[in-house]
Amino acid sequence: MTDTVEIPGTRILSFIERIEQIDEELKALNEGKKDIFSEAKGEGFDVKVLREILRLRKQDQDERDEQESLLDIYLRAIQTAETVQAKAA
Amino acid sequence: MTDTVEIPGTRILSFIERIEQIDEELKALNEGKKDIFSEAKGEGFDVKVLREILRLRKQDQDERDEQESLLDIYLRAIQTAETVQAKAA
Amino acid sequence: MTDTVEIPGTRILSFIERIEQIDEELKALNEGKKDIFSEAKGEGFDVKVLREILRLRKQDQDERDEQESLLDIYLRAIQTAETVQAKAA
Amino acid sequence: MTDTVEIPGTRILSFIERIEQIDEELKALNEGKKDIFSEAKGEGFDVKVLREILRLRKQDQDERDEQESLLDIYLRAIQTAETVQAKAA
DNA sequence: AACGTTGAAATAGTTC
DNA sequence: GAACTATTTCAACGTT
Repeated sequence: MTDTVEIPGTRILSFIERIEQIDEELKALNEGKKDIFSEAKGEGFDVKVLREILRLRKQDQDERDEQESLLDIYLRAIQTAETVQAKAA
Repeated sequence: MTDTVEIPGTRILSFIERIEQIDEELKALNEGKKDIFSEAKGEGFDVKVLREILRLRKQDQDERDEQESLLDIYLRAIQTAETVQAKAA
Repeated sequence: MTDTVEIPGTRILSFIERIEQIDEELKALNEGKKDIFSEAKGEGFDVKVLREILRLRKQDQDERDEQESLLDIYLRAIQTAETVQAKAA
Repeated sequence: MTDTVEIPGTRILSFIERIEQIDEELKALNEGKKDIFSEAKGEGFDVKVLREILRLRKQDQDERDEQESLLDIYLRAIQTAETVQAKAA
């Protein structure tokens, strides 16, 4: 009789706990990242530069999907604009 | 071939240069701040204490602003109430 | 000419790749979360409410952690007091 | 008599107010920046990409001073490492 | 699907 | 040069 009330509760709890499980794993991974950066820093590497490299490589990756990034388009556009300005000067 | 040639480079460049202009002014102002602190330090004042004073005065100001926004909320609430009453009448 | 050739590229690359590996796992987990929410939604549950529950449980957990750290502080304080007493004796 | 007490107070206040004046100008400039980004966004430009361009141009500027950035050095190092790995494969 | 809002991550600046 | 603070940036979320 009361199944229609009870069961959803366990179902909800199941979703909640699955999410919480994932959140814990996310947290652990993020701490792992921190540790790696700390380790690199401890060996004298510049963490900010490492982050920059990661960003660049990620961009390259994204571009392979989209053929051409917005950044490229914008850069080419202002390149053209600057050239025009230079000639006019 | 592509639409990308349509991107108005001069417009982008204009935004970029306006921001860079502001950034330079920000930089100049921040150097001005440093100079003032140096000057104060040179006259024997404790820079850390000066910063604390600034922080406190800023807090006071923020609280005053906060109060005002609360006031706004109340005033608006009254305004709404009056409008409702007017319609009901 | 420059010292730059000395930079251990393989070491840098190792750090970079370890981070990228973690980033991929993070991405996968986040997609997993989305899937779970979608699944819940598909069964008629209100995702917004689920998020709220997660938020509340996280708050409770944080408060419990907070309490524990307070406990740590007290315990350490007692520890210190005992050490001082021991030396005085 | 009390000059040695009084005068520093006005002197301190002078420093405080000069700083606060600058802080206001900083705030105004920062709001100006926000407005420009909003304006650009309103015209359909991607603010994040604009930020990226600003970052790149700033980097270029910095590099002109330092001849070669750490980023370049690291990139060359991992380039070498990757080449070695590729050959070994 | 654009918008502002929020909360977390990163950066810069300051202090010790 | 390491930790802490404050500001800035970024991504996710809900809203319209």
